[in-house]
Amino acid sequence: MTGSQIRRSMPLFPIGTVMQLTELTARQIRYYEEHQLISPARTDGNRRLFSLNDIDTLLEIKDLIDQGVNMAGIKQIFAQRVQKAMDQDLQNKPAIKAKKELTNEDIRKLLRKELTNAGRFNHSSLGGNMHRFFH
DNA sequence: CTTCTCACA
DNA sequence: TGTGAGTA
Repeated sequence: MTGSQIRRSMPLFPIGTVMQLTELTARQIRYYEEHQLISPARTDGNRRLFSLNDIDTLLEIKDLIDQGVNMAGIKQIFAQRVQKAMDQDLQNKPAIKAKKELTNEDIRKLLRKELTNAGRFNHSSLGGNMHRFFH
């Protein structure tokens, strides 16, 4: 039950492979890392190694980009997801486990779960503000 | 050859 | 975001 998760978070491929799988440029991939949307491991000579989780997070980001959502919007959506994930976590783990802190992996898992569900409705993350910007 | 960081005639 | 420079 944890083995698969370990595998999904295992650092495997270099940026070149990720570029082909996601159709994102190296520039973009690094940029999203700067904005903490992904956290690739590093190896040898400081080279990035992405996990399967990184890959599909990137694919989700790609979808959002293709739908016209900008970085600010994506960051908002993810932040919103993290928030909901944390709230949900607090509900499932009341006082007894209240001491437990969420690890980055926990957040990434919850993040993916949320993305899968909410990936349906139209996300104009900036909501009505988006209209103002283009008004 | 691939990837990295940094910077912008 | 692109892209070229100079490395590792």
